Amino acid sequence: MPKQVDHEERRRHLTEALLRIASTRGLQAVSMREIAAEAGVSLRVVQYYFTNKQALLESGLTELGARMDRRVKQRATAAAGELTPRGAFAAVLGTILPFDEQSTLDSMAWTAYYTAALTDPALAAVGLTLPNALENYLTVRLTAAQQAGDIAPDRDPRTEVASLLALANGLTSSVLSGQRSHEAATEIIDYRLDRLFGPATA
Amino acid sequence: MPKQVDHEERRRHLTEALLRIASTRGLQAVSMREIAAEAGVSLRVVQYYFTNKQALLESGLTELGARMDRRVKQRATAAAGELTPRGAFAAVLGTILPFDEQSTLDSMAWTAYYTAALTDPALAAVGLTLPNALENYLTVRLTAAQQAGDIAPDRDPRTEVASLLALANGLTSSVLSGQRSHEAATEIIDYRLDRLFGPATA
DNA sequence: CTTGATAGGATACGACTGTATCCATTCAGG
DNA sequence: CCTGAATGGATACAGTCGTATCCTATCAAG
Repeated sequence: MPKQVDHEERRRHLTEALLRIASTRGLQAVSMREIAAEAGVSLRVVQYYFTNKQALLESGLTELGARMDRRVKQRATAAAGELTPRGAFAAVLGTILPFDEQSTLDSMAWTAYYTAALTDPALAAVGLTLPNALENYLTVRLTAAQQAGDIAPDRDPRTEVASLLALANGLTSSVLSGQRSHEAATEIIDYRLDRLFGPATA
Repeated sequence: MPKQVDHEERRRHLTEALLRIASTRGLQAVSMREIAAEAGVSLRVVQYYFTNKQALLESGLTELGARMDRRVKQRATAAAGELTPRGAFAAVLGTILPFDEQSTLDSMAWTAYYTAALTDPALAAVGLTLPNALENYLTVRLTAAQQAGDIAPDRDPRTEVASLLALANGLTSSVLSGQRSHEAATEIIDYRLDRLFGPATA
């Protein structure tokens, strides 16, 4: 056999090129040829490693989800040792918001995919996995916190979580469109968490 | 002069066809020829009444904003006579959520436009007018309510409004993607309004 | 009745799309 | 050394895109 190339690594390289285009120029600017140019390879190579444009697009969405997942875990463990319930929420919600250049780009791409998924069932299936997983995780977490007495007993954990996640998504949109700064969005999240858990503990 | 046609009415007809396509098949499915087919006219007619595809797209966004505006005012006056501050918020936020077939379609189109605006400054300029107007209106309203003693003095009106609007947007996304029902979203809004204004008055 | 602006059908243009094919190069296994 | 699978460059194909052009009706004004 010839050259022997790492297919996995090749595909990741192309997927990253795809996401770079999607996040800066939108998903409608993504074409096979554009990806090839962005990745510095020929059109044939893109075709060689992905059977379809559809496969390429799904790979992009999967990668985006993986990045988000990685970031959440990184933030969670960076807050060394055991987290307070509030700390866990601040970490997860803070990770959803665009907080640096890379996460801003990823959020843009995520938004593009989200919109595309509304009229493309194949993408919807891939794209809803992560949001649902997050909602479930946080609900379990908040229910436990309530039993431990960290939040008032009259709160409904599932509703609170749904509310906080929807808020984070809405804030992300407004940050991306320049309506609000990252700091302003973070303050709003903190403000909400204060009213759920009580003021942050030192 | 010949046939003498109502240009305004012609343009609205085409704009509505555009929005029908955008809301069911996405903005990327919108082409001059598709609009012509949807409106039941020839390609030439579409070109005749709009100089550009860009002009057509901007017209669609403007129409979408006008519809939303109409709906808010309709809801507000439907709640006959003077509204309680909470009633005004419930009306505006309830109008943002997709609550019937038409508003669901419009929300889909709105989402598509929002995403497109992230990589198209011309659309961004048109698209941010309404959200900003809403935020300002509600902030004025809530500040007055606070001075009247309707909400606790330690609340920050601007933050509360931003928070509620972001929440409504986030909930809209989750309703459109089928993660949540309209009823569930409405409950979440009510839940938040309860915690801001106190339980709904009979 | 003639004229000329208004309105629109038909068609063409060049650019770009995803996909397919043809062909050359590379190099591990026999 | 040689053979054949792995890799990828070059090019072609049939569509679709936005836009432009050509040409023909229509009908109010003179």
